[in-house]
Amino acid sequence: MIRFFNTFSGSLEEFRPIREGEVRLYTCGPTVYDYPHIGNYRAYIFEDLLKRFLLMAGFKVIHVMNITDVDDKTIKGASREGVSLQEYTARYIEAFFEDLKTLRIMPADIYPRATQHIPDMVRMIKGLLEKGFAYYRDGSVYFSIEKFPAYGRLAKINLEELKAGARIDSDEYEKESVHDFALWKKAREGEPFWETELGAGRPGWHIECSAMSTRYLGPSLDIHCGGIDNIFPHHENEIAQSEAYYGQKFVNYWLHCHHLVVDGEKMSKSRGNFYTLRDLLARGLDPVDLRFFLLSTHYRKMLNFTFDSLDQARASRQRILDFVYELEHRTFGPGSEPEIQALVDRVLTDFREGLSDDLNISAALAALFEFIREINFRLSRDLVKREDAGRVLQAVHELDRVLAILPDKTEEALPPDILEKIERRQKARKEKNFALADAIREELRQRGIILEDTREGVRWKRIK
RNA sequence: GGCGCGGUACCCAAGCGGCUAAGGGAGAGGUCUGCAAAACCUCGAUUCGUCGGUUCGAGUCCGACCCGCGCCUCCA
Repeated sequence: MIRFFNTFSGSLEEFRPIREGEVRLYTCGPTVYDYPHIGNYRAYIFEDLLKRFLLMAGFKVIHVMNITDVDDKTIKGASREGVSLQEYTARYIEAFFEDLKTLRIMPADIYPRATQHIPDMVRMIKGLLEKGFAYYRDGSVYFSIEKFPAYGRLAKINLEELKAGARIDSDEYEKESVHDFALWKKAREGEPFWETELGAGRPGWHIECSAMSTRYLGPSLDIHCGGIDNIFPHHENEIAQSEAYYGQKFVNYWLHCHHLVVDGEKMSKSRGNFYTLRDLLARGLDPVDLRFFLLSTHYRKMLNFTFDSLDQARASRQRILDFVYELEHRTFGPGSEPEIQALVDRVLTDFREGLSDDLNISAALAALFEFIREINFRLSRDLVKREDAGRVLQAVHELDRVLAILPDKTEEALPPDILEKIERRQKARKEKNFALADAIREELRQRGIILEDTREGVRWKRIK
């Protein structure tokens, strides 16, 4: 049984998709006004884990992730640089896709862009006006939350309290109630706008997601994800718009990922603890280590990023990599041991069961590490045979469909002159010319290559 | 003020009513080795922020308190 914590109900629920064997997944994507920071990627990696797990569990997954390419920030950015909105956002969209690849995040099936779905938004806004959920004010259209009594259920906020805590709103737009939100913003001097039946203007942020999610996934989705900060008001507003328009349940399972903080504090540029993926890559960090770090803490728990904790994650991942390396490079005697098959079966089961329990990655990884220890113990006593080794490797690769942390097959080879030096050193060692051997080892170390003499021969590693 | 999260070994982190409190990192000891490095093995909490309570039995439920953090405004 698969269970997820549903923000809407505030409890763990058994997961059952609307259509058997198929999951319609919507995840809030980036607003492309800047390079995403590592906190953004925590959310995307959580969603990647979710998706890969669903795929492993045998579901077909239809995944839509929006790209917000028009909003206050993108408009401001473009105008600051004196370039078109499109020109401005194109650079960040490209960077975003590059980063996804770098972090081995599986691509979504569709990446709808707000600017390419204006008609869908207009259609919804018109419908909301007709049904009385929205009103015009000074050329803009607002959603009236009073007309939607269920407003606040996701975020567990009640309207009375909202009103009581309301302060003078600094929004330049006029509206009936401070908490009503804009569906359509009237065109303003110097800002991009679309000529539509609603008048000249541009969409509000929330309607973008409602229009694009339902456009591709239908009025009811199985899972909708985002960071916890999206719960209110963004997701609350999405529910209001979508359910008011379609008259049916918008989302069955709301999954929200907690924040990443840096050195125990919220990331911010002013605090100087703000990192983009590119910042970290520039420091020589292996992006897959970052992936593993972001992956290895439960998604509903606040994650504290420090360079020390990243280093711990790197070491932890290395244990898995060393294990695979050993299995791939050692020579085994023929045959198999029944015990190994039992261990293989167990790790596969326990790993999946761990993830089935609201993506309990700690439990899943514990199963993997326990497996590694059991097999290593047997390796150290030559109790693993050729067929066993194959099965063990296959199992680890199966789990890596979800983790995606094993090295690429196309690991870059060493240049010939270095290979030649390694050989020369081996020869020197055989001849007990250790002075030469050590000199070569030191020389290669200077060049960033570490040599290790193992029972099975020389192993080399690059140092970052 | 309102809503919410967390406090488990030196660090990270599962467990959320009942077997010896997972797992990883660091550390210590050992195996291997020309040396080194790496790898591997073994060992590390009579105890779960504090104080009360419920229970045959509590990190696990209830209450109070103490710390740390987040959201309530754009935000993953």
